[in-house]
Amino acid sequence: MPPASDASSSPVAITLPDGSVRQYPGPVTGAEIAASIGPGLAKAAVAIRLDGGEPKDLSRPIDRDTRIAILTRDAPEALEIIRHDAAHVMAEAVKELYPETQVTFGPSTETGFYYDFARATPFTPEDLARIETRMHEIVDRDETITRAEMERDQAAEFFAERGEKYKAEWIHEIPKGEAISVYRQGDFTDLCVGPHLPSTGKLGHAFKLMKVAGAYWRGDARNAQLQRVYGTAWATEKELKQYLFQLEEADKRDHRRLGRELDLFHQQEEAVGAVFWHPKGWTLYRVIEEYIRERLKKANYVEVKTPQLLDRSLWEASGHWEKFHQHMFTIVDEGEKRVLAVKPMNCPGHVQIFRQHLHSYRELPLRMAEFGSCHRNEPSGALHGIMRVRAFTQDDAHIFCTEDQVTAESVAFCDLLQSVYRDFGFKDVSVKFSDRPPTRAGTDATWDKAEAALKHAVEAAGLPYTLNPGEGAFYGPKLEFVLRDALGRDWQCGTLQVDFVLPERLDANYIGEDGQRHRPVMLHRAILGSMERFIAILIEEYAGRFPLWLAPTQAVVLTITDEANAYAEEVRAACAAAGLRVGIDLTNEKINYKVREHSLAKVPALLVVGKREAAEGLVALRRLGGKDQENLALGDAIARLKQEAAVPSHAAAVTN
RNA sequence: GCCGACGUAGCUCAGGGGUAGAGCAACUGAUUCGUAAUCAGUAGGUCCGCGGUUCAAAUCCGCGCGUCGGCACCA
Repeated sequence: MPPASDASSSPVAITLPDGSVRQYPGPVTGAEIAASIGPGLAKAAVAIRLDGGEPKDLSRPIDRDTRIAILTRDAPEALEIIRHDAAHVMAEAVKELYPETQVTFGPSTETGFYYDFARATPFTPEDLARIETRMHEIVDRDETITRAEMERDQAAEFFAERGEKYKAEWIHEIPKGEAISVYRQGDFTDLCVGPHLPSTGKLGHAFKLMKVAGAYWRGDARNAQLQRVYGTAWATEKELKQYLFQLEEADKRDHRRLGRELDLFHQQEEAVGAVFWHPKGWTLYRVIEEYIRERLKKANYVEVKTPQLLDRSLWEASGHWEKFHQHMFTIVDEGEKRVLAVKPMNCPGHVQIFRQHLHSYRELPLRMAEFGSCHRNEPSGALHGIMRVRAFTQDDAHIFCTEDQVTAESVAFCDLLQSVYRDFGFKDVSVKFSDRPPTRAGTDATWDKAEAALKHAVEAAGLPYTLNPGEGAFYGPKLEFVLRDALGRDWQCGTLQVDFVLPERLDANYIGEDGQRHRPVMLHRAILGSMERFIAILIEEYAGRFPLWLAPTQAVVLTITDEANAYAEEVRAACAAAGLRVGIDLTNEKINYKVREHSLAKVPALLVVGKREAAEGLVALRRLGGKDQENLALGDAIARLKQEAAVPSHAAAVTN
């Protein structure tokens, strides 16, 4: 239907993505353009893009010549709108069912949406089921969604009158001059920038409420706690099903489940936030530690070990006491009247070693590494399996260098880190650049210098990064290298921090070319971050099926009857002599049972021997997950496994 | 730390005011077997802890502790 043109309007020319141009007598909406192209498009349309900009509502009038694209349900951008609408439909359902509830914020997320509600009584799982049912009803009602703009005061009054004090408060935060828009669907009106679907029916039914959790108003723990209801939403039922299936699969890779099933480690109430490493887990740990040690050695690091307990005065000097003493474990030495802190990090200790000599600029950069065992009294709610613990070990190092060396050292570190991640099989790592936090040590001039140096370094390393404003350490800006777990949660592993502050506070010096004392710069850096966390991520990445070089047990020799026992022992001994981590299973069970047992234990290679193999000096090699086996001479089998089990850094040429 | 859910055998879970249950695992015995579960038997419990209600509590109530999911925190 062509729009009615009024006297003041002039014709509008709309260019479609295929280059064709359509003329309209006056202002026209996206919905009208879609309808004029065809009823199919009108039905599928969810939003419109003007001049390649952000998606807008289909109901917005367009009064000038422009290029447009009609976004349909299957467009990637449409999903975000669908999810955002799901949040609004949920809010409408909640307001209908529990009118005393106040609404606050409800954005889309990576897999769905949430909405934060203020309500005195908590939502129960039964409430969630009721809300979800009502949401489906609202979709079936197919309520028209309309956008309107309001004056600031008028909008504030509107929401205040309805008892929505959070919304009213927020309106005052919106920058002056910015339009204040509200969206209406049925009896529900929400303050929102949009865009939204034309009607609730367009949302469809591919959504599900997942969980309810606490969340603070405006993300600040000092504010009221709201109830956040999470949901997932998709364009199609099939995608929803697929997502729910993926969640189940991810749960099977959870490091806590696999840690128990594979007998790698355990945790218990008497040592909250700490790890009991079992023999297999500790084997994995040591393989990784040894690998890193080799890499660092080749990159010209030296390794040190510093004390677990250090006097409070040292932490005061470094500035950690002021900022973190509540999270430090302390010990009062009654006899000496001293307060000692269990080290939460290694840098002050490393500076003490540095200070024991007078260093020449010729000795820099000095790269000092430590597998530093640290304790931090993390808040109970932060603990998470072995990913977030109170007792952990960092693959830590501090590079003492001159200002001129910062870039080259940073680039070398970024290369080393990427090479290490590649060896472990991680391909996509995201990098965040965190700049000065609100509370910090050091002058603004120092921060300007440190941030510029780090930015220059990350760019020189050729790494794409996103900005993470205000999230730097108190003594310097940092790069964070982030890996993702099986459930899609991001965990910081590697880090690189430029620090001009601690050398000053802890009085580290070197003698320059000019014969004068100078402050070194400290680069704080870790690749794996926490050994515990990194191992957890590895477990999930591989779902417990480690590559041969990492597998705690690389092979097990299985006998078919006890007549092969002596030969099996010979095979085991030969494997062990070749440096393989090998076990043997002489139990009186059927071969089917043994294969199943060791397959479930995710042993990568099974060497089956019976009478035939014993007679001919063979083994039947069966690989984890394989359907069949291969008969090989014992020596060939060992040579093959040994080659595959080589630690990557030892096999490949290393440049760092 | 905050909000919510949960805590029963080594594991996965059922039971829900009146004698503590299953499968798998463990142990014992038999079976000598050719690539993802051989058969039979035995044993196994502070139902997270402490209080309370009750003739009677694993079960209901309160308080702790822990775990899980978020939020906040993360040198």
